[in-house]
Amino acid sequence: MKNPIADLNKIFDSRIRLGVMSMLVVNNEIGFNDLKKMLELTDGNLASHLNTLEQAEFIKVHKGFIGRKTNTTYSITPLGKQAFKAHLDALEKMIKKL
Amino acid sequence: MKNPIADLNKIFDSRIRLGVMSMLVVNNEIGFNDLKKMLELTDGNLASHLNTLEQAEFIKVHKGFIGRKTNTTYSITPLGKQAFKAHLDALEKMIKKL
DNA sequence: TATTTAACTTTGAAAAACAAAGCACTTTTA
DNA sequence: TAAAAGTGCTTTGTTTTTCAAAGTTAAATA
Repeated sequence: MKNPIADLNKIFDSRIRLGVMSMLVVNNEIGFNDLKKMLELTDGNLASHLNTLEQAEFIKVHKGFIGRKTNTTYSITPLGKQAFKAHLDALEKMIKKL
Repeated sequence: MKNPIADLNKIFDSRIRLGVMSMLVVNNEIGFNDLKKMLELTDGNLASHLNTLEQAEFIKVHKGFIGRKTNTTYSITPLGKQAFKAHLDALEKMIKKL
């Protein structure tokens, strides 16, 4: 038998980052405010988790405008998609014995 | 849409506690040392996570002997089984849209 | 002009994770 | 028989992570 948790990605230990990724897998672009409302977070908290995901190059930011008002949206990268899938596979393998 | 992470159990945010539970779901009794080796943890770290799970009444301790040598094992409780299952269901629901 | 909204950054506090050491006891080994 | 090693912790202290709150810049709205 081998260590069942070794293949889990540390970045996805956080429920919030997990939530962000799960939303971005199905919506190819989501705004900062939508994420904030959906996950019920403060600005700072969300921003810092998004930053962690961005550092890992799992998500990408798009700074745009609606009229002349700033509008920031996020999308998942190919690397992010792959890492998230690998994490889910590891999770599944861990519990499939059930 | 509703908050996708609201139904995740905070206790299972930890990869280690997740690993312990996943092992206890399939083996109805596991020793301290087996858990330690399998999850590659220090004594103190494992003991404290086991303590968290015990406080939540998700696992139960059995202090016994092998011959006259102490032997401590752990097993999952019905409550633990239920909570773990609920967590997995929440996880699945979160990512099933995929 | 004053307030509000967007999307942060910074600050600081609280919580969690973790390794290392200590401990009481027993068994094994030299 | 003395020393070493194993079991299963607890304690201590450090590092890491998480978060909320406040501050910020710029634009929109009342």
